[in-house]
Amino acid sequence: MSGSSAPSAPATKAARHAKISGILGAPGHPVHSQDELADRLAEVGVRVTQATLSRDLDELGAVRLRGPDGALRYALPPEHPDELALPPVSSALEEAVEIAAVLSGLSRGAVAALGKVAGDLLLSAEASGNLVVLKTPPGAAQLMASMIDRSGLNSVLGTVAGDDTVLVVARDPTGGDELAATFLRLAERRARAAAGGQHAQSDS
Amino acid sequence: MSGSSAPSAPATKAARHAKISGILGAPGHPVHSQDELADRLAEVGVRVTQATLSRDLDELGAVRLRGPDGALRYALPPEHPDELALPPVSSALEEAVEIAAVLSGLSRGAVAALGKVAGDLLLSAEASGNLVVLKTPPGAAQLMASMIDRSGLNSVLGTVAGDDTVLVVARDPTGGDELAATFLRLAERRARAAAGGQHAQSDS
DNA sequence: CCCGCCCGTGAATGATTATGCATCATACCG
DNA sequence: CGGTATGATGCATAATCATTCACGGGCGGG
Repeated sequence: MSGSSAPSAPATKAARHAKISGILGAPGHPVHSQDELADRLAEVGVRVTQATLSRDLDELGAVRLRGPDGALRYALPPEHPDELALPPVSSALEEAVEIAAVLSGLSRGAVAALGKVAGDLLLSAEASGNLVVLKTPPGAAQLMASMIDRSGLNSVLGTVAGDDTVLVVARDPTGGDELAATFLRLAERRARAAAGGQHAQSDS
Repeated sequence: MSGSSAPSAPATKAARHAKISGILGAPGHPVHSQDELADRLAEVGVRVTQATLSRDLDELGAVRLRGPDGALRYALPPEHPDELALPPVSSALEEAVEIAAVLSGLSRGAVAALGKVAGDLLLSAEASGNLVVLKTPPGAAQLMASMIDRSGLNSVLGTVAGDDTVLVVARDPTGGDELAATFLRLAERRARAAAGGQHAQSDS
């Protein structure tokens, strides 16, 4: 309680920083805001305001990120192997792959499936002449090309995929633009659909 | 030109995330606030509000920290290519991003780097229509393609690389020859920033 | 063909953080 | 020893962000 516990540490900035590091590094009791941190420090005899903590956290290089519990919290940079794991994002890609796998044999819903994966994987689509260049996240080009092939779009002559780029050859010598537009439309329309109907909880 | 060129990327969350990753990953243009990011995205045709960006940055795991310039900025955590396959740094959006970057004259370094690499890796460059086929030593095609992507040459629509061959698609349906010549020039005169000889309109 | 569910988004707003300014303590110097 | 420079801090407030609310659109089921 209040009373008089002799301070075990000097009321210096350095000492406070050390305590902050300790608190942030200690698992099981995440700090969600600077005010909360102020309270915690008060418990160990250090009384400062939020403004000071804002500066302290700045100087310590602390960052605010979303923890596993879904709440925001403060964490220190990779000097404390404790926490600070980055909640990567999403399995959106994985899910897309999953969908692709499931539908790999189909031919009828192939276009629909293409739309679904496109929603997650298609980053851009541009044309030149009879060619369309599609950009995807790294590593997803092969999948994308595969999906296009299976879709059986007869306006597509064929595809070639690298790591993050798919080259689509249109049948019509001047059909590049139109085909590119088709892909974009497909991606946008299906994007919401994929999120809407499918197993929810894609990203985050 | 300009006016209202058709969007090259779908208006999907995935595509937007990719662009954001590219913007945050691009050096020289630190993003200091979500509003600023909104402006930046608007420049490449994506218009969303701060609220949406708050959610996006959350989902991307971006953090706000103080940069070398002393100002706060957003940054993406180093992705672990291990189990994560997402849009960390896709050269895809580099395209769009570069457009904005070029407006401030930034990608010169990348072009110069391309020239340097080309000097060692480019064995031949031939064109046909809007295509350019580049030959490299075995295994170097991916690197070469990557460098081209990063160079931000806006006369390049995209690249697809195999093991020792890179297929480059020119934006101009008849620009293959010119583009091939550009690559050859770059390879021969590495030092020279033969940045494709294009100066973007510097107004914004 | 209609209905309800769900996602993505914008607008508005509450929550949280960053910072200008003034104060106070301490170190420094002549 | 008085004066001044430097750093730290609180206070108040602007700046910025996260979240709630409501809506529109698309899909799957009946």
